[in-house]
Amino acid sequence: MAATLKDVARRAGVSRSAVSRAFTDGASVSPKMRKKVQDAADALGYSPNALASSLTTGRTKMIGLISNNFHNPIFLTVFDQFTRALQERGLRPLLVNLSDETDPQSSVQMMRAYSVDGVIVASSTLPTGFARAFSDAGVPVVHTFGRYSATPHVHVVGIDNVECGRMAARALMARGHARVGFLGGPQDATSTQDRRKGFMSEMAKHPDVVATTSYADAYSFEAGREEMQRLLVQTPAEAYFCGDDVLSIGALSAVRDAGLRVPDNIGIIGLNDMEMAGWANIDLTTIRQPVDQIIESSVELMVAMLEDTAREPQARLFPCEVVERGTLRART
Amino acid sequence: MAATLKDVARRAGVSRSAVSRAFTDGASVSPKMRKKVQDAADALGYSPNALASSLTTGRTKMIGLISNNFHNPIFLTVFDQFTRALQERGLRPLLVNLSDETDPQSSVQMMRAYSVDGVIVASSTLPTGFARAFSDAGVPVVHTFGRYSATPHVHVVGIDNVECGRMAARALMARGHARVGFLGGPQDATSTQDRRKGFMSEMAKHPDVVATTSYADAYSFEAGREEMQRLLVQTPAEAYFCGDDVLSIGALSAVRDAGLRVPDNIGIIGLNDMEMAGWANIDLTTIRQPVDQIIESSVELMVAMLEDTAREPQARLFPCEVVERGTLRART
DNA sequence: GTATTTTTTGCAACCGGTTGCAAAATTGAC
DNA sequence: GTCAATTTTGCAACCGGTTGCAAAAAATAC
Repeated sequence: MAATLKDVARRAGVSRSAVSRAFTDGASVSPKMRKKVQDAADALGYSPNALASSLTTGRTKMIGLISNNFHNPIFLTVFDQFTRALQERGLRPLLVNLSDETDPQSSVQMMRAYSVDGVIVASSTLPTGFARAFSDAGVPVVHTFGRYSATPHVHVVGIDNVECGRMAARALMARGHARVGFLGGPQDATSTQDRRKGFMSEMAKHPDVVATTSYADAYSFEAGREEMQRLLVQTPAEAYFCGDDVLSIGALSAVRDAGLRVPDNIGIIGLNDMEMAGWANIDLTTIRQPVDQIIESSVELMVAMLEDTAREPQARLFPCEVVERGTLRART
Repeated sequence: MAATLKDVARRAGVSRSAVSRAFTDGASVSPKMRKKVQDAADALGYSPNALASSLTTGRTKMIGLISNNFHNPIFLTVFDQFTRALQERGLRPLLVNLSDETDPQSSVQMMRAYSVDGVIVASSTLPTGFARAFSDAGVPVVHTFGRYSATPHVHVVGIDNVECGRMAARALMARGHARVGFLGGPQDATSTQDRRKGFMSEMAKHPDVVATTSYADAYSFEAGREEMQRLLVQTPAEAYFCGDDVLSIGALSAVRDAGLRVPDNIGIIGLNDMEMAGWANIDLTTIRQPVDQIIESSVELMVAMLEDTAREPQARLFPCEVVERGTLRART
């Protein structure tokens, strides 16, 4: 059906190599030849088959984009930015939804079957070993939103979750709260663990303040709402650091449903600063994560790896900042 | 680096065809042979190259998933469901973000370069010609959320936007409003046009009621907010049918910022019933679109086309229903 | 046991491209 | 114009698989 290189060669009366070269820039072709081939190709509506050429060149220009956070609205932004950044560089994202299974091996196998040039793992909840399985298999990998390590085994781009935990604690302490809580995401997520660690390490400086911990099942509205409901039947803290914005919004909803006022009765600080956090009916005080930079940097790193696979794994961390809105009371 | 079929053949001491067959189910291979090949493959960590085989089989099992609505939170659900539904059937989504350019030809060319087996266009804002460019190029295509037509040129799965417009108008009329407005999405989007058409056709039955029209630039929070702000400085209507939920939420935000109360001063009904619409702090009355069914049906249709390309284009429409929440006053 | 049918296997060509190498065509020097 | 240096072109092998066909092996019939 579709025209192939051979068809073009025949019509232009030249060899197949000539056609191939005419479509490769930098190749040795005379202008006349290029013109002749171009005309024949146009007449036939030919466009080269990227996958066939990948067989010999060893590059598909496809990048596996793997995630499991399809319920957190911030990930729409994440996908938007990733797809744009990749497309700008002539790369195509092959999307993998890991919601069900999270066995690295079958993902690795699938990515290899499709000969992707590299893989971007975009998740703050997967274990570090997940991304590592790709590098072990020789597939260039960047773990965006992954866990920081001084000696990383794969490239990691994201934020310092421990430091964010400390920032949140400091923000709450600046308000003079006497009882605070950490309401984290899934307990086994590295981001949850690190944020809690930072939070608690800062709280350790305030031995007079009670700091409790609880976890939501997922980074989702419903999970945040349910966990907060559970907390409200006991004696809740005065203010919470929620593991993430969407969790915060769920928690907010539970607090207001219970007839309590934010921030007077209960204060909340989130993390991410997703678009919605700024919406008037939400107005969430939160810690801003520079998603744009993180993604841009991830893709840059990926491109660099495609040229030079052997570079040492590095961790790129971006600074966060508190965005003051309406869910924490004024500083004392 | 990675083991190939030839390596496996050599190690197992059999022909390359034998290896190929061992990895193809339904092929003529003895159990002994299969075992022998399997062992060699395991030892070498071999997994077949899907793209190489696509050269001869003509199938890549990749499906182009094209969208341009990366700012509407409902699309996160859409991507989640599409990726899952495709993966369940052994298909892989190659994601295309059309935010920048919307020229069909370059997309068609790209999809052909990657030999996708089919393309799903998921957008309610693209012109009908967009999806058609793929079918003209011989690529199976399903236009999800596309415009209904009695004689469609491509497969369309979605809702009857005209009927939804009517439903919205009836909902507002049931409240006895005297001045109502249509606050649509982008003016050139087919969904906007159809929803307005239905809305106005129903309003024509109420010649005593004033019905105005205005448009937001995009299906986004900010666009809805800005347009509502513009409307508020003039004499606003008593209630609005907003083109979409996220637009509604933006409009809601503008209304409340202006010190007006919803639904007492201004009522709003949206369309989609995305997850957020049910969140306590939003509580949007809206028209529910059965996204799950639409997507499941789209993928089913795609799979059917892969088996039998020649089927007549059909339109599959799913019924919508009004979900009553807090942004429209009680019926009179 | 042999003859016949059925199943399994390997050969070789092919899918749609790329690329090293040598031959052919250009270019430039004189 | 001739001859050497340079550029352009085509040949043929290869990338990693699949598949029609015929030969080999196994199963079945007698």
